[in-house]
Formats: sequence, structure tokens, C-alpha cells
Amino acid sequence: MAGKRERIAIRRIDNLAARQVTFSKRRRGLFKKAEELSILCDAEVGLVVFSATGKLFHFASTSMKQVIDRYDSHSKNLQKSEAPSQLQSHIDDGTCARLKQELAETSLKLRQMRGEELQRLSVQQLQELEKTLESGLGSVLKTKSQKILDEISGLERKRMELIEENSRLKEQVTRMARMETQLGVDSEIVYEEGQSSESVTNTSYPRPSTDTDDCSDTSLRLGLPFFSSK
Amino acid sequence: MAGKRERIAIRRIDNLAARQVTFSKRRRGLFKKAEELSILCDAEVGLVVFSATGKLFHFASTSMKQVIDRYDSHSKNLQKSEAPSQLQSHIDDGTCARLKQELAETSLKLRQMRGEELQRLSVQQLQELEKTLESGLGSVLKTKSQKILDEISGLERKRMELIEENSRLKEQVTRMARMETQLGVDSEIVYEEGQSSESVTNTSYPRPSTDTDDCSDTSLRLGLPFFSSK
DNA sequence: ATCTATTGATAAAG
DNA sequence: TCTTTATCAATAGAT
Repeated sequence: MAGKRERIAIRRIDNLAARQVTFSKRRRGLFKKAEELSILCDAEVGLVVFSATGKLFHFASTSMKQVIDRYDSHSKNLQKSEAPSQLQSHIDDGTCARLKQELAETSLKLRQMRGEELQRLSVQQLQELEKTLESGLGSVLKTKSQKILDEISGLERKRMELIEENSRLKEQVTRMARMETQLGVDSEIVYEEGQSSESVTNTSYPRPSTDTDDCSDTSLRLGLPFFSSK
Repeated sequence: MAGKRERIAIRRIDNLAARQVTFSKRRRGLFKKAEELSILCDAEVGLVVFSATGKLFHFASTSMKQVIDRYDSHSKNLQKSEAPSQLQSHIDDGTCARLKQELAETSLKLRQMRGEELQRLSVQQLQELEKTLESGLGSVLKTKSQKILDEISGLERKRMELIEENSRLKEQVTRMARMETQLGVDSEIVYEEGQSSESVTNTSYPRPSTDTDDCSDTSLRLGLPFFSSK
């Protein structure tokens, strides 16, 4: 029924699903405690969290802008005498501003691709976005299929090579056995090594490749159309 | 020995000493949890706290500046063009470098969402990308459907309003015609204006709304599942 | 600050 | 995601 809870080590959770679940739970807990602290103790609190997927969560007891400004004015004191006479800064500011602008635009597009912040888009724009997504999805499926097929054929090739080698070894073993028989040597020892003869025998009827099953994950959506394309 | 602990209400603690004690305890707890979240879930976290006495405490998984910049670039799209913590831009020379790097990462992700540069991704990563794309596509279809439905119902509403107004006008025309007949006025002129009577007559059988056909584009893929959802 | 009784948070499982 | 349950962690109140 329910979990026998265990303590966990504080390091990155490898499993994606588990990480996301933990993120949801702990994020809620963290935000709750941030708010409680601000209320109970009359503190000004600002909290910003970006998920691993880039989604933003934030809380501010007053406003984020106010918190950031107050933070800036505090940390400014610890730094060098700021505003280096606005000589170089102008250039840097221009560059940074442009970069910021570009980053803002790019990340908005990315978020929209992920299905966020779609409300202000027109039907026409949504239509275009849909087309882009479908085409991207198509490429992803195609690439994934190709990679999987490559993996499979790679494994198949290695399997064939091993089969060939097995054949050669089998022949060699037979040859050596014959030779030793002709020399009147007791060949029992050689046949002991011949345990591998079982896998060698398989050469005649290729196994329904059970060895390729572990090459990828559980639910492979291969995007059927692309299987026929090559 | 120790205290019989009681639950406390989440409201400002009146007693100054108690408030300060609680602030210390909970602040430590909050910062600990903030750090744990960032490590466990690979999240970027920024936390700023000012005590009631004005003392500053802060934590950032990367750097506060980076967190604030990222926060600004996310929220800027929704806000007016403000001046995001320019104080820091002067102080930290690494701003542009980090911005460039983040921009590079973001735009790579965007291109990958569009189906480009997928070759170096693993099957596992492609699988995750596929899931993201499908979920994004779902949201887009849902939003588009909703917008279209809203448009349709808006037009329908306007149509009904017009029909009502037509009815009123028709009545008025009839009334006026009768009145003028009673007054013995030659009503020819009135009937000339009555050309509109044709459209008025339409009130009884609503036209198959040909006027809604131009509200959107040619090939609307409405994403059928979402029509049933409300 | 330190110590416990308790409440609160949350890992694991469905 | 939501719920449940068993545990672990945070912390209120007292010293």
C-alpha cells in the first residue's frame, strides 16, 4: 500500500520521473515555508526557482522587483565603487541589453513550443506553431527510429561476426581434435572446452534476436511511417 | 525537561524575542531546503530574505546575478520594458559571457525542438524531447480549439443580437406603416425604404452562417480530443 | 544554545 | 497528478 519511507542522500536524483515528482513536492514545501517565514517573522522574502526543464516558479512577500532592488542596493555596498563613469559600461550595457533581449525572445519561443504562454497568440500563429511542432516531432521520431535501427543492425552485425568466428573456432577445434586423434592423443580435454559447441550450433538457425531487446527503453514509439522510408 | 509543543497559527508573532528566535530557526530550515531542492532536482534556485531588522540573507544555487537575469528574461516578455537590475550589470563583467552561454543553450534547445541538430542526442534524450513536443503540441491544439470556439460563439452571439435588432426594427416598420395608413398618408415611399424587409424576413429562418466562414484559415486541424473537453 | 514532544514534510507505492 | 501511509525532519516551547 504505502511506502516504507527511507532517508535519501542529498544528491541529484538520477531517475527522471522520481526527480520530477520530488521537485513538485519539495517545491511546494519550500514555497509554503518561504511564505510562512515572511508572515510569522515579518521578513521580506523573494524566492525564484527554475525547474530542470526551464519552468519558472517564484514567490515574493512584497514584489519580486522590490526584493531584487533591495538586494541590489545591499550587495552594491560590498562591491567596488560601482558605475565606472559610464564609459565602457555604455558599450557593455548595449551588448548585454541586446543579449538579454534576444535571450528573452528565444526563451519565450521555447516556452511556447512547450505549450506555455499561448494565450496571447492568434489562431494564425498557433497554426504555425502547430506546424513547427509537428515537423519537429516528425524529425525527432525519424532520428530516433534511425538510431534504434542503427543500434539493431550494429548488434546484428556483431552477432554475425561472432557467429562466423564461432564457425572458424569450431572448425579449428574439429581439426585439432582430428589431428590429436591421429597422433593417438586422448582428446577428452579438448571436448571439455567444446562446451561452446552449443552456441556454435546456433549458426544454422538464427535466434529470434532476444539479445536486441535490452538495447532501449520500455515504451518505444517508433513512429511507424519512418520505418517504411528506408 | 522539554516543551510540550503546540501548533502555531501562521500570523505575525507579536512577541519580539519569540519572533527573532523563530526567524533564526526557520530561516536556517528554509535555506537548507532551498539548497536541497537545487541539488536533488537539478533546479536553479535563488532565495533572498531580509529580516525585520533589515539584515540580508541569501542563497543561490548558481549565482544570484544569474538567477535574477534569468528571472528578468522570463518575466520581461509579460511586462513592460523595465530596467532589470542594472546595478549588477556594471558590477559583474561575467554577465555577457553567461548571457551568451545561456542564449546558446536556449537556442540549441529551440532548434532541437524544431527538429534540427538531433544527431548527437541519445535515444533516451530523443524520447524525452518527443514527450515534450507531444505535450506542447497538445497544449497548442487545445488553445487553438478554445480560441476558435470562442470566436464562433462570439460571432453567434453577435448574430443573435442582430436578429433581435432586426425583429425590433421590423416591428417598428410595421407599426409606422400602420400609423401612416391610418393617417391616410400615401405609403409608397415608406415601402420603398422597406427594401430591408427582405433581410428582416430572414429572422424566421437563420441563415447557414456563411459569415463565420472567413474567421480563420483553410485547413483547421482542430485536434478532436479537445472538443469534447468542454 | 540545547533538548524533546509534536507537528509537519515527504519517499514510496497505488 | 492525487492519495495514503510510514518515517524522517523541522521546530515550538521549555531550560
